[in-house]
Amino acid sequence: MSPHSRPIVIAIVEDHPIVIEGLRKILSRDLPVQEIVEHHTGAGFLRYLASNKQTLDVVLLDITLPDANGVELCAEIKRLSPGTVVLGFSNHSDRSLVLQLLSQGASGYLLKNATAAEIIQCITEALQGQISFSDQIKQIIAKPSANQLKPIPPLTKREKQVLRMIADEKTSTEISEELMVSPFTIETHRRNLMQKFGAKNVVGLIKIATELRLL
Amino acid sequence: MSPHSRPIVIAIVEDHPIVIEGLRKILSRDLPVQEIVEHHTGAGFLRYLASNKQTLDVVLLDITLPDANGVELCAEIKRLSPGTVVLGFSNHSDRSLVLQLLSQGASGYLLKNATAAEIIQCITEALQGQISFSDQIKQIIAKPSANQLKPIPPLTKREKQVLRMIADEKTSTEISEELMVSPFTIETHRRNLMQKFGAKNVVGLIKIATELRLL
DNA sequence: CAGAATCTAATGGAAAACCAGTAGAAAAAA
DNA sequence: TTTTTTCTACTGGTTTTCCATTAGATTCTG
Repeated sequence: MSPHSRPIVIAIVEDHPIVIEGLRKILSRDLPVQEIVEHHTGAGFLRYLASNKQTLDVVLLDITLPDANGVELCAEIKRLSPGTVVLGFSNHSDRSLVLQLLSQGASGYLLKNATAAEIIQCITEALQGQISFSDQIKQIIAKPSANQLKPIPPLTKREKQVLRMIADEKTSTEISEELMVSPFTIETHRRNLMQKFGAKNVVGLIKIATELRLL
Repeated sequence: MSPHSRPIVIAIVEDHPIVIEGLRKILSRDLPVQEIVEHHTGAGFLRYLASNKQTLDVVLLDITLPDANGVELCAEIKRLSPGTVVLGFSNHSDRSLVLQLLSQGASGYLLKNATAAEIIQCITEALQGQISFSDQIKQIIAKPSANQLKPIPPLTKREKQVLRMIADEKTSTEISEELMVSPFTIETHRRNLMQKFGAKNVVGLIKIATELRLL
């Protein structure tokens, strides 16, 4: 498993041609690579992986592919080929996303703005069995800054429904009529929502819900 | 001005090392380049431009730099060096953003997922004096989907300031105290803002402002 | 089935937002 | 220097949101 024991095989799963070119250059220059495989879709890569489990050492996995969810794809890769090292690779510096990916068996995470040195180091460390991150990600993991620490509060079905209607600029009365319940009920939902989100008023509610992509 | 009259000088203003590597490779392979300059910050590039207006043919400008607003940077570039062709280059496929950039003198716009061929074609066409886009952007420009058509209402300085404070969950009274004016004044600003945005209440205000990236 | 979670509803009151209009002072643009 | 825009401020409202708390009914789950 040592990175110098034999030339390594790397897969790039990524749909940005420029990024692929850049990675190819850096990897072939600074690592003892035997082969660099590239795939532009999750589905295509999984097909490839099925018949190449034995030989593939590392995957650089863009977690925002057009055809697949990165986290699920990672899980699938590790299920098919537990020996392959998966490194997340994306623009999103989302703490929870990184942790989700790790929980699915990834060995690390690189931001796309990482330097060549960071990428090489990350791959090398991951091949040695370590968990490894690019510098910015290290900071985000270590020091969870305010806006990244907030866990997604668990909302009930009704609350999600009401939240969406609030976001549609409806008043509590309008919502209550549409849902055929008392306006008091909606007021209660509204307050519970704000409490769960830690918002001071609707403005905070909408902002946070937007951030968490709940709308 | 013909692209084949002489080797061209290209600047890449971009902070992702991998993307820079990829671009360098593609550009030097497929275009008659004399020189590829790279800058990682808007400020640094402007300093370079000041003493190299004459020679610089094209700028590939990442509009999401850490230190600068892409649209304003574009305007500044065209002011300093009207002869330099500016091409926007980013992940954002925002119709209004593209149009804003064009209105500031840009000659085109490329998405980062563009192929090598698209990039080369775009640069070539732009050098010939045309406006040019990568394929996905062409579609977005041509077929403005509902949510991308709304024009940015012109806000006054004070209105922007108040809008930001509303988005910070502050009440009119709090804002009025902070700005040392009457709460009535803030109420008026608030109403004018909603009117300009065509919003029914603050919720709409915040949603639209978020969409338009005014926060 | 029993306990937990969710949805429902209410009281009663305070604060904030929203509405329509008016209008003077200050600053910016023509 | 006019003209226009922006910022300011007010009257006198109505509507809506926000707060604290309680509690029955229903639905889900161990």
